[in-house]
Amino acid sequence: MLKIVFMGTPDFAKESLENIYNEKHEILAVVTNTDKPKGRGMKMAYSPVKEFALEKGLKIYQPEKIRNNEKFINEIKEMKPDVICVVAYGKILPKEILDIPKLGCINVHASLLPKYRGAAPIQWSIINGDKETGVTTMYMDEGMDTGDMILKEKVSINEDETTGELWDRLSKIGGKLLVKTLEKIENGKIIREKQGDNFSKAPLLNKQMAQIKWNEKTALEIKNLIRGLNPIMGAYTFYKEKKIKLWKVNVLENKAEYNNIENGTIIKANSKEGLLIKAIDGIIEVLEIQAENSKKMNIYDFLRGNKLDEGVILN
RNA sequence: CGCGAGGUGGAGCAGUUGGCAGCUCGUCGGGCUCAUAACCCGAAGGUCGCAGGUUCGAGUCCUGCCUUCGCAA
Repeated sequence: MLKIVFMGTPDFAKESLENIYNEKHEILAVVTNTDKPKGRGMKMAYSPVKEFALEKGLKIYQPEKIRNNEKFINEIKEMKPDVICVVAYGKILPKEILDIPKLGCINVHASLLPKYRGAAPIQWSIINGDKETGVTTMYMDEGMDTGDMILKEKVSINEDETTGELWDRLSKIGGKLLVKTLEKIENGKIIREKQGDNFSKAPLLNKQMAQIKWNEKTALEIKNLIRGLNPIMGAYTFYKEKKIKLWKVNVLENKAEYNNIENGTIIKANSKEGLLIKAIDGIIEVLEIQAENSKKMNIYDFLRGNKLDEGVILN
């Protein structure tokens, strides 16, 4: 049994916390990001990690800032944790905290390091059309996901999988991998592996990249973008000045008759054939769509009430 | 009181300056076809979110309430 301080915020982290909680480790404290106004009406919402901690009666800390926060740092010190587990916490830990636990700070990261260091590894693995990804546990150091690696687990990404689906799978795997990692730490059987210099980064996504560029991306790249941004923001395009989001699409082979049509043109739009859009090297068949101020709908429902003119070019 | 959109047959929507409640689809019955997410004919199905008000007349205008959703974090 290890004495653990857990730091994390979203559901991805909650899964890890739940796993170690069930392993009977002693959870000295749970640190999670501050409550933020959320949703319609901007009501304060608790993070999934906080919800879990409340339910289990664990001690909760939500410091505004942790750097130079002596009071907080001292409290952690006094707990004398064996390890600190950090999973998607949302803040960068200063060296002062990294040095506290005698067995080190452990992080769970949703990629096969050193690939995709940074905030959005899952999203990028799908946007880039990778066939596999995974979860890595590591010792933390002061860099961004640069510490020595401990355990890895690979998973394959299937063709139509969305970020949301992969996110769920990886959070479960992350939880189990963290448990295994802690076992090894407890038994002193850790093998550290350096990451090396051959790394890549997975920076935060921004709004700009969510717009579909019909003239720059291949049909497959567009599909990957759409599933990579599902359900985070949704990839969008404009139909007559109105924003529409595409949530799910298929790629169909191009037909010679469409060769001279501009990319982004609506080829078909009716409730029998669905919605087909010309892309550089193929045809995008839209399966799930969302109009402004409306919710997601399957394309056939959508087209019954919303007319899209064929020949209009999306941009 | 963060910003914004809506609640109309089973689904998705339209309804113009108030004047018989419609469209696309589905459902049911019938027909046509080698065949179909095809086509043709016919039918059922709505107290237009709730309550009040204005009016000869309200889905439409006014007031209050309930409720669903989108953005943003």
